[in-house]
Amino acid sequence: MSEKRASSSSSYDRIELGMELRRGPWTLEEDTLLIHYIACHGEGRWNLLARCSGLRRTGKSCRLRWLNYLKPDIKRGNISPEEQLLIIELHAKWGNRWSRIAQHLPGRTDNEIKNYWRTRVQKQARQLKIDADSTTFRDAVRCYLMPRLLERTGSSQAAPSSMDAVSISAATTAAADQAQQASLHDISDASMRYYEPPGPEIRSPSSSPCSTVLPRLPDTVAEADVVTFDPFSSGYSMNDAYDLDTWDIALMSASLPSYAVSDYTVCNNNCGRNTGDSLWSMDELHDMLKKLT
DNA sequence: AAGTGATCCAACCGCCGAGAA
DNA sequence: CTTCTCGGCGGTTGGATCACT
Repeated sequence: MSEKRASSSSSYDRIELGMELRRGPWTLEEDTLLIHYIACHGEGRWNLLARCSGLRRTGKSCRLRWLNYLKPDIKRGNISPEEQLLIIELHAKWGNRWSRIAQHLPGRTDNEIKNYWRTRVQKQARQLKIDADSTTFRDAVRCYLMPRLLERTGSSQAAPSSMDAVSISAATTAAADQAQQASLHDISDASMRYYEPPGPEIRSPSSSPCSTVLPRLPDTVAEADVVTFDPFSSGYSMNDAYDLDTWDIALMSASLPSYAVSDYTVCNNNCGRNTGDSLWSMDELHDMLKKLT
């Protein structure tokens, strides 16, 4: 990674003892040092870790780097539609409690969810000239988003012609993801055979419509004739009838058929930059808002 | 090819609460 | 009770990258 933030200010801060503290982007050596230390001593006691590991970083910085980037079980790639739905619903319930929301999305960090909300969801709301936290926006999402998801997940099953591409896409990205996950686990292995940093070098470009790795259903589910999914009568209730405290992405994934992100990008025609995982088109959502108001 | 604006996201900052001294 | 340290959280920043002209 390039020296991003370090270039805007000094890479070093002087502290009282005269020891220089590094700031800015982490280097390969620092990542290696941190991973190796945690592999040997475990997480936690971050200030002690910072002092004893040889890293010239604050404990906070070490913690952040580990939790948001280096931790092996971190899921990378675009936010899946199920995750988007969960984020929207949980945000409606809890507001900006990112860490709490992140607890319901395994592998996702609070930072990532926060970034997603600010860059994607708020952008959509901004373009609609409504507040993302408003009930109007939530109603639009509830009335529009869920049926759309149903429609598209249903169509991916009902359209064999598109399934080949779907399967190939999913298989390809899944393989890439597995390779990436493997490298993440390798670097956290105490043996430290080699180190390959996670990052843009081995990530699919975020702009790629095929960069999201989508969950695959168990064969028994995928082979079912009909997958029923009613957001208003099943566990997906958008009302508070369903206890969100026990609601997590695993439940959603188990109820949904597999699908391809490419199915969604076709509707994402109003964004200057195709992020590949937007769930709604602005025109359609705008129409829905008109009906609601 | 070059310029420009939009977008993404890693990293930093400040605040707060819990627990120890 | 007060002070200090630490970990955690949410908000913000700014360089890199991308899309468009």
